[in-house]
Amino acid sequence: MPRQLDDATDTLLASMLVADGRATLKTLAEATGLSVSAVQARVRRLETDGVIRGYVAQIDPEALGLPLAAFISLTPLDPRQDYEIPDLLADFSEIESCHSVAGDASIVLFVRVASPAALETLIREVRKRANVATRTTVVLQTCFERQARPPS
Amino acid sequence: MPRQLDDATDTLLASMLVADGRATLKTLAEATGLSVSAVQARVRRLETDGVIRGYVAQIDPEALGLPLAAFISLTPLDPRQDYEIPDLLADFSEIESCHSVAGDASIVLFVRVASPAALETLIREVRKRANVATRTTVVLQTCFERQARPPS
DNA sequence: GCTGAAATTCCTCAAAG
DNA sequence: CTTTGAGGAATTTCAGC
Repeated sequence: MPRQLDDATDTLLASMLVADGRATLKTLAEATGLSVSAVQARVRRLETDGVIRGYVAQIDPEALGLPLAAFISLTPLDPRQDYEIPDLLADFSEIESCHSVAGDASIVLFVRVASPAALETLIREVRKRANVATRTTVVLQTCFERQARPPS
Repeated sequence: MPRQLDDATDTLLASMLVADGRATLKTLAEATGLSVSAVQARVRRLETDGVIRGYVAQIDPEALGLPLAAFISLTPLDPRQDYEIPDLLADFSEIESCHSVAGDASIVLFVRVASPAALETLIREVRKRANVATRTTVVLQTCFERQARPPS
């Protein structure tokens, strides 16, 4: 159960680290008006409390050879196994996110693949593995994509 | 036009930086068997070539006060302005991603908000701003969510 | 909680092979 | 690409408030 952000200082730290995950303690200290040590202690606490889950490099999907993205909606053929589906899909590296949803489908996946052929292969394997019907929406263009930011 | 990843070493570097965006050059050097200087040059090249777009901290959305996520599908009421829609939506900080898609809708958004009431407000504003009909799918649970990784 | 300072590690750049 | 070295910068740790 993750905490809320305590105060304005933590919120500022989180904002800055979302904008630049490699911001130095010195930079953060200057922005907050605290000492480097104090900032370090706060950031450490945000990390151990799970507010900051980690730091990642954002890689261009095309450079990875994954230029094609798609949403795949899943409808279980056997509703009894509904809750097991995410576990069955965790191995597929092509799946970037897996959301259980309220709506026509039970689950919505966001996937990245190398080609239309790879998408077809993935869809078939997901159907078989999870025993689901699928409905796929191909992404034509990603207009923008960004990290959730603290609401000012 | 972003380059492909050149070789196995660049792929390994990218993988490691996706797993830990704060990995030190020394760590990367040990994993690749290269010198720190060589790794530094490679990472720099990946950055300037746009393969590495940046580094970000991943923040727990709940800690930010944004526990509710949803997909919103947009259908333009006036198809002539189709291509302008993403620009009109860029200011909404609640919108995490905006994809143009092939399917029933023209555009699919992924959004994070504080509450059902905030979701309703957002939907109304999106409709008005972009002159679209909307179809919203509420996320009940995010089973997993991860960065695209280089396919082994 | 915070500060400040010392000790350590890391980054950056250059030179030379 | 490698190694080396030097200078600066960042991180860590710890004493003290």
